[in-house]
Amino acid sequence: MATIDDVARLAGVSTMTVSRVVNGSSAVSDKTRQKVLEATETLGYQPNLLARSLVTNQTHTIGVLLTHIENPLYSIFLSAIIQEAEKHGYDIIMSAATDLDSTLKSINTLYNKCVDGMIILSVEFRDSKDDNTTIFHTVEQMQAFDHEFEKIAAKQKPIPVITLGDHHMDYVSGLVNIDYRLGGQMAVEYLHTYNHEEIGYISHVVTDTGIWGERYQGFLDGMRACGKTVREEWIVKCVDTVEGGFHAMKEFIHSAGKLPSAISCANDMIAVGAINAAITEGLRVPEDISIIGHDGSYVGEITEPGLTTVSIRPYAVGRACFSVLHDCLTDTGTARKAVITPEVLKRGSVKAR
Amino acid sequence: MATIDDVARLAGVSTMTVSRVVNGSSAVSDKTRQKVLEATETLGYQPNLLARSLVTNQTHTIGVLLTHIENPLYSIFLSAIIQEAEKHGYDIIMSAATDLDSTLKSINTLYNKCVDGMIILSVEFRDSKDDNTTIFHTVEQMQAFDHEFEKIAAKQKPIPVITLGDHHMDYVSGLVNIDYRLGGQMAVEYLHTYNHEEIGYISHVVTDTGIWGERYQGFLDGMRACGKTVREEWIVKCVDTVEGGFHAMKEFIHSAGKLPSAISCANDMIAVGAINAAITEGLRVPEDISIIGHDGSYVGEITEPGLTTVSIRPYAVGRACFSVLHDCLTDTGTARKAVITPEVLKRGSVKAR
DNA sequence: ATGAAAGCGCTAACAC
DNA sequence: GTGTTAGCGCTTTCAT
Repeated sequence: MATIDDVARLAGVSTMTVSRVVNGSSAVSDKTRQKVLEATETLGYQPNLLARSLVTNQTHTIGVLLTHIENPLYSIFLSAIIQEAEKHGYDIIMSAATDLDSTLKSINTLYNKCVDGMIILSVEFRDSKDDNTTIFHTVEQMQAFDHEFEKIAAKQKPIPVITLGDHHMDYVSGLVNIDYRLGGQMAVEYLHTYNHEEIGYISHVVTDTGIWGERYQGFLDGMRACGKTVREEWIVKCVDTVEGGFHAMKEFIHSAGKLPSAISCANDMIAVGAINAAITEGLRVPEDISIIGHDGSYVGEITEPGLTTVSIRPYAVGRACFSVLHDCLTDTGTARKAVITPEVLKRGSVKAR
Repeated sequence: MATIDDVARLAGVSTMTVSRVVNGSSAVSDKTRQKVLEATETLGYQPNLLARSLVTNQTHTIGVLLTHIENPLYSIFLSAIIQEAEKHGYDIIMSAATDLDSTLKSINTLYNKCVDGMIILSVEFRDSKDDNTTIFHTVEQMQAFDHEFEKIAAKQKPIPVITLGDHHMDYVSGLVNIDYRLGGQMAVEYLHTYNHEEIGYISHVVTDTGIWGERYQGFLDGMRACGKTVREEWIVKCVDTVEGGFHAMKEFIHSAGKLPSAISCANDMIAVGAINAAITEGLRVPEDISIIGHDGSYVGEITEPGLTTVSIRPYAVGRACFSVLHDCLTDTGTARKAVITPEVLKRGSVKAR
C-alpha cells in the first residue's frame, strides 16, 4: 500500500505536489504532473480516504436509515437513492436495525463515522402489543424515536437530515412527502372515468393521521368530488397483508347483499389478496368486479390480471430523498421539501363498467 | 463537537487516559475514570471514528456488492447480512451499480474507504445483446468482472473477500455456495413422495453451467433416483419471469397431448406465472395439477394457492456470507466455505395424487 | 509553480 | 496507573 509520501519520494517532489496532482486542485506544471502521474502508476497509489476525510471533514458517505429492506417498496427507495448517490460520488452506509435501541446506537455510529448527511426512510419497530406489523409506525413509536434522535443529534456535528414523511424534530433539514390523500382521491376519480358508480373501500384500521387515514380521507374526497354516495357497508377493514385482503374480500363477498362494481384497496397487498379472493369465489376480475390498489410495488405485477394501482412512484420518492439531501449538502438548491404526486399505473384489474 | 483533547483538559488528565477510559483498553483508577466519565458526559463527547480508524487500521465497516437490490431474494440476503453485521458491531457500505465500469469504480472506492472486508453477492450487468436480464450473470460477464476485480485488488491492502457462488480470482478468501443441483433433485423427490409419476419441467434456457444447468441436472438426478421417465415434450423453455412462466404454461396446456400431474419450475417467478396460467385456463391448482418452484422468495406467498417451493433459504445464505467473512476477519474460525442446502417450503400448490 | 510546517483526532509504544 | 512522544495519511496555510 503506497502512500502519498512514497509517490512524492519516487517522483522527487513534495507530498503537496502529489496531492495537487491527485486532486487537480491547483495548477502544476506539465512536467512535474507527468512525473507524479508516472510514480502514481508504478506504485499503484490509491489515496486513503480516511485520512483525507479527517482533514477535509467530508466523507462523501451518507447514512440511510431503514427498518425493513425486505419490503419491496423500501428496497426500491433504497435502490433509487443508491443510484442517485453514485452519480454524485456518494456512497451509502446502511442502518437497518429492528428495534429502537439498536437503531439509535446505529445512528450514533453513523454520526461518529462522520457521514455527510442522513436519510431517514422508515422508522418502525416490532411492537410487542401489535403483531400485525404494518409498514407504518405508530404515532407513539415515531415520537419516541424523534425524541431520542434529537438527543443523539444534539451531541453531534450538525449535518443535513432528510426524512421521508413528517417527523417532529429540530434537526430535520429536508423533507420528502407523498401525497397519500391525493392518491386516495385519484383512485376514485380513475374508477369514475370508467363509469363505476358503486365503489367500496378495503383498508387497514383507519387512524386519524398517517397513511391509512390520509388515503381514506382521499377516498372520501374523491367520492364527494364525483358526487357518489359512500355506503358504510362497503367500507371494509382488514389486516394490511395479502392474507388480510383475501379474508376481508372473501367475507365481503359472502356477507354483502350487493357488491359494488369496483373496490379501492388501501394498499397493493390488500388488493392482491382481494383479487385472489374474488377469483377463488368465482368472480372474474375485472369483468365482474374492478379492483384498484395503492403503492405501486411490484406485487401487483404478479397476479393475473395485473393490479391497476395508484403508484406512489417509489423511484421518484427515492430520487427526491437524495436530491433534497444533495441540495442541502451543496447549498445550491433552495428546495428543502419535495412532495411526490402519485400516478395511476394501469394494469389489468380495472375495466369500464 | 468535543474532541478527546477537550475532555482531557476538562478532566485534568492526558488524552491517553481519556482514550483508555473510552475504550476500556487498560486499567484506570476508579477516581480518574469517574472524572473522565463526567467530562465526557458534560461535553457530550463522541469519538471520531475516522481518526480512530486511521490509526487502528480497522473501520468496522464492510462493503457489500450487489447489482439488484430490488430482487426480493437479494434484498433478503442483504437484510440478513446487515442484521448479522450489526450484532457484531459492523456497518455495511453498499455498492450497487448497474454497469461494469461504475461497479469497478465503486469497489475501488470501498477499498479506498478502508472497509475491513467485502462480500460480493451478485455481479450481473445489463447486457445490450440480452434484454431478458436474468438474476444470474453470464460466464463472460463473470470472467470480465473477476479479471478487473483482480487488477483493483492488486493495488490495495489485502482484505478478506467473500463471494456468493464461485469466482475465479486469487483474492477470494471465503465462499458461500448454494446447492442448486440438490435443490433440483429435492423438488422431484418431494413430488415423488406425493405419488406424482408424470413430472414436467419449465426452465429458462439450460446452460451447461450456472444455476439453470445445475437445477436441471438435479431434476434429471431426481427423475433417475425415483425411477421415472423424462419425457422430452414435458421439458419446456421460457423467459425467467412471471410473464415467461405464464406464456410457457399456457402454450404447454394447449399443445401438450397429455399434461403431467406435476410440474417443477426452475424458479418462483416462472412457477407463479405457471399457476396463473393454469388457473386462467380453468385448471385447479393443486387439484388438477401440482406446481413446485425454486428459490423461496416471497412472490410465492402472493398467489392463491401459495406456491410450494424449494427454498434456498435466503436468510441462511445471507447469514453464512457474513459468518464466513467474520471468520476471516477474526481468524478464529477455520470455515472458509459454506454450502447452503435447500429445503422444501410447503405452501398450497402441491397435492398428493 | 512548488515546498515546509502544522494539524485533523485519535492510539501505540514506551516511559515513569 | 498515568503521561509523553510520535505518527496514521492526508490537506491547509503560508512561504518562496
